Amino acid sequence: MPELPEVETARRVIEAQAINQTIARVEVRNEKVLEVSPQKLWGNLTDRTFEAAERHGKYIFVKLENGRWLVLHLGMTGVIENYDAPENAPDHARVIIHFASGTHLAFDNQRMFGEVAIVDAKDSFIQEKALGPDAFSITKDLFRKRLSNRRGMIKSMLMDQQVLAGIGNVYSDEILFQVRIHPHSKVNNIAETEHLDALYDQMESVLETAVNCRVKQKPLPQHFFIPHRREGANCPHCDGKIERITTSGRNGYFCPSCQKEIS
DNA sequence: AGTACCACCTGACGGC
DNA sequence: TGCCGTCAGGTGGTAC
Repeated sequence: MPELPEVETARRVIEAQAINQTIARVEVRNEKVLEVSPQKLWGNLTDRTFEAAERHGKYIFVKLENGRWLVLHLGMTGVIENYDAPENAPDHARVIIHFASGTHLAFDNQRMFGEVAIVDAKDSFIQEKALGPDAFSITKDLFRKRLSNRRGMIKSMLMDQQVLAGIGNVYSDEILFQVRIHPHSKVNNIAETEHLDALYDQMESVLETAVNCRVKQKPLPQHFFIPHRREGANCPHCDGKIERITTSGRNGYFCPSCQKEIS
């Protein structure tokens, strides 16, 4: 489920396990995830170390000694795994970084919608993709500005990486449930009201809680929507039935008795 | 500008 | 047990 909390978890795995370790070899098991030639990947990594791991939205940027960046995107099914014994490589490891110390870092990606690239500058990459500010570090003022002069449905906007980066289908459902807003509510009916403050507060609260749970590998809290996120399940707040709803062709879920459309 | 839909690719799952 | 349709959390492009 790689949205901001899961990507942040992956970033911390890299930070804890891979920084300052000498890279002995980079193994490419499937080139489909590469947005860079294998030769360029090898040339930039082999015999060098990673200096830092950063994140913007759903992208991870690993800083290289030469000032360039290794860019990782997990796609729909990506996960970063650190392991010691070579036979413990995950099933869908597409790229594996073998460190001189004997540990390994796998870019596992079943459906291969993920992406591995090398870029010269992190900022220009973010600019080219036109990514909005990171959802976990955006200020309330900037959030308000990003929402102003927008029409459309609030769920679509939360998922739009060019408005703010990091939230996808699942966490947009969670945030809108926690703030008790119907996913099809119009942004302009929220932007100039007290709902905006509540939306921002819930967004930050949901993301912080989810990051903590994911990092510690603990289950999400009882009041969270995600564990109940399927048609006909019981709402964790009112015990009503959760319904499915389509937004721009994506299937989302909500509680019709808790989440009323704002008009 | 906003929305719907398709494509990318692999695998899991439920129904028959 | 096996076949088949459906669905899946990502982004990007198209057409309306």
